[in-house]
Amino acid sequence: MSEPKTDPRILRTRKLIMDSFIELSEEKEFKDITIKDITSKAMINRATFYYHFQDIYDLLERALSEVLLINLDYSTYGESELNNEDFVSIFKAIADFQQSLSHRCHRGYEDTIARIIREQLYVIFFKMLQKKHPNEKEKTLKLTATMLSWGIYGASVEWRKNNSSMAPEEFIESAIPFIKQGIEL
Amino acid sequence: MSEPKTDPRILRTRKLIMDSFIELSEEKEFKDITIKDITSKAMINRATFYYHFQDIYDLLERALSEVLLINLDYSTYGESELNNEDFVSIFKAIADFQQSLSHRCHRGYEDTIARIIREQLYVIFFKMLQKKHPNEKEKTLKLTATMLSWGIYGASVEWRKNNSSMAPEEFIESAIPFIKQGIEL
DNA sequence: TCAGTTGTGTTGTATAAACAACATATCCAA
DNA sequence: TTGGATATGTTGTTTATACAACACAACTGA
Repeated sequence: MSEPKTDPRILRTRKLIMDSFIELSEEKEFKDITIKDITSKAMINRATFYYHFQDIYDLLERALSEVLLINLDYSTYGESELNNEDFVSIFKAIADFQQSLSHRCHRGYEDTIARIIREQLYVIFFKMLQKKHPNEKEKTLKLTATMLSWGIYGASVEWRKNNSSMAPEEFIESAIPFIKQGIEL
Repeated sequence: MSEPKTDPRILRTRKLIMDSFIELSEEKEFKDITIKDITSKAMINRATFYYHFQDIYDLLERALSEVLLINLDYSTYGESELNNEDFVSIFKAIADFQQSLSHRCHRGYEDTIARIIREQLYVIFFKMLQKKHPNEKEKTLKLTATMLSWGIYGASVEWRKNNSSMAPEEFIESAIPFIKQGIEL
């Protein structure tokens, strides 16, 4: 028990920053977004940004994990089903997020963003696998999570290449049987 | 010169409060809105509300004047035209505001709200009249502003009685010639 | 009628956020 | 190449906000 209870000001400020960042991402591409842009929109001081985030990549990372968690059904996440709906919603979240991040090509940042996305996916998959297969060796679960994170990310790259001629849900649907085969271990 | 520059936190907090109040007004009627409702939605402490506003009526008052000023074309307001468009936009703002405030009848608060609305209208009309007729006696301008505020408010009551079967713009249009005759002094 | 609940308004103290000033890095055009 | 402009981080001090606790008013239903 005994949660420390975070100060509401902290929650509010982080929310303001994240929301502003998401909105800005829909307006222009990642590399053109400055800290000042974000803090102006959020109506907070630039120095306060650094009180909460190390840099803009830290923000990206946390915004992404936020988006992923929100899109996942919390109860399902807790219950560790890792079923079809989970894959679809994770993929959809990633696809949407990338869509909003990159309105145009942006060389030189893709790698960083890609890494961050994969890391977040990895964390989520690993947790879910741990609950689904509690007796499996950690090494195996980690490897599976790694492969899943790369696989899902790759699928989103592929989807983006076809320029969303298909809904993300529809796109990933066909791949799910193969994924599920893989994770039965 | 020399503006004191208000602390951004103050501006931000007031905005959060006002926005939350406006949103809540669209969900339920005025008498059912508590300070806690507002501050929860705004993610601020209840005590902070009292740092900025005396009570909920003070908030109502300032939210209203905010709404009115935003709906008025700033440049026009500065230039003191007091023309047809001004009347239409003021009436529309009042009508919309009342619409959002009172989703159902709420006895016992109507008088207070009505008074607040008229007071705000009075202030705006008086300022505009002063600029349009700088040489006129103050007493005359005040009386005119009073009559205009009551008149416009009365029109909004009448409009609401017909339950918005007509757009506010259309409704007030027909009355404008008579109003304008009155203010030529 | 009265007790329980809910809302209002206030106060002293702890803390997050604003600010200004600074150093450093990056970029770009002259 | 240089210098001006713009962006990133950092720090010490001031100030707005959170919090907890309180008194009190208004309502409710038993």
